[in-house]
Amino acid sequence: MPEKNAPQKLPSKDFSRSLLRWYEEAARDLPWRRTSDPYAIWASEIMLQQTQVKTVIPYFLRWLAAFPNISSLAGAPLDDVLKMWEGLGYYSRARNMHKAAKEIMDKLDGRMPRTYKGLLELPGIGAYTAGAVCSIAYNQDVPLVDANVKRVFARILDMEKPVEQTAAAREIRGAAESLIPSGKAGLFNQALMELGALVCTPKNPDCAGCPVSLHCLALKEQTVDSRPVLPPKKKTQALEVSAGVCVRDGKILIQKRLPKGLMAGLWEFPGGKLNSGESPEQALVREFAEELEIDIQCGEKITVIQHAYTRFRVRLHVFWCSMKEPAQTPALHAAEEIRWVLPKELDGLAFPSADRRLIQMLMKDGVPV
DNA sequence: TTCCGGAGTT
DNA sequence: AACTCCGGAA
Repeated sequence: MPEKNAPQKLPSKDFSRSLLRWYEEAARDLPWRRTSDPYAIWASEIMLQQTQVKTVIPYFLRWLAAFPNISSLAGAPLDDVLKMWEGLGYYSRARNMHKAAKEIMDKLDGRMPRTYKGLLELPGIGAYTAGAVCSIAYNQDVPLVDANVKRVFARILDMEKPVEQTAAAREIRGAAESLIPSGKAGLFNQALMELGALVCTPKNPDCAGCPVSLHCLALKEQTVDSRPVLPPKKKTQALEVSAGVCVRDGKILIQKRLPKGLMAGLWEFPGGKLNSGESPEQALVREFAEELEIDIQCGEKITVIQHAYTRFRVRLHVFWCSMKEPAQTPALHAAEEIRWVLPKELDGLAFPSADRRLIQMLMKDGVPV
């Protein structure tokens, strides 16, 4: 009887059997697959981060010849270690390994930690490397999720969420763990990664030659090409911005943005980004001085408007303000045009949506004379 | 030559 | 989520 509240649909046991059968034949013969020395496995996994197999092979062999064990690595001068790494890039990997080797000698009696948790404590070892050493070197039933494995499961499970999301990551880790054939985690994990590297590739996957195609939901649904789903967006940047509603004789000062760039040609309330360490009020006074060459008196805060748009999350601090010397004529530096308008005229002009929301608020609450 | 994506750690 | 920093693409 199937579990009533099974957390998800998982492939059957046959998935793992088919995968392992395929791996026996298809596995590439790589130097680090001929050893179970945790130190060598560790070194290979670190080198393989961000680096292609064919590049790593000669480095791996040289490295083991130069530093055959943890003690020799720990005892070597950092300069020699870096020299041995020369050309591999990401030199903090080498620095971290050296540091970790010294920690192992100093605090751990010269023995690699035997547990996942213990491995995580070492510099440069995260979830991936700890899982690799535990499963491949110690054959503990620990899952291993790298980019290959993520891609494989995004397709096998036909996942609609980007694999970057923590919920998706948990799901993948859960699937990877529950499919481990007891006592064979090392082979199983390597088989998953090999499948991702040789068959279930990012582009043009060889579904016809895939040993687990019968279990692949994405293949069934014909969504292989859109799995994994790409992350929703790039990283968004938080921006703190001030804007001033400058009033004179019942009219409001607005400016038209330059015809090029972001939100070109739209009208807006003058203001600008906060410099580091600056208060919203200080920024507002500075921006009016820089962009319009007028001295303002910053008044009461009207509101804070939050607005998100492509790549940015803006917090707009809005203040009432007035010119210290009402006779001043604003200069044009960051704008194409400025205008004094009655509140009711605002409706007929084009504003960015954050400013538009502010206008709605002003119309509701009224503008001081 | 610059730009952007990648894959792991923190 | 931010950071690293390389290497292939543009």
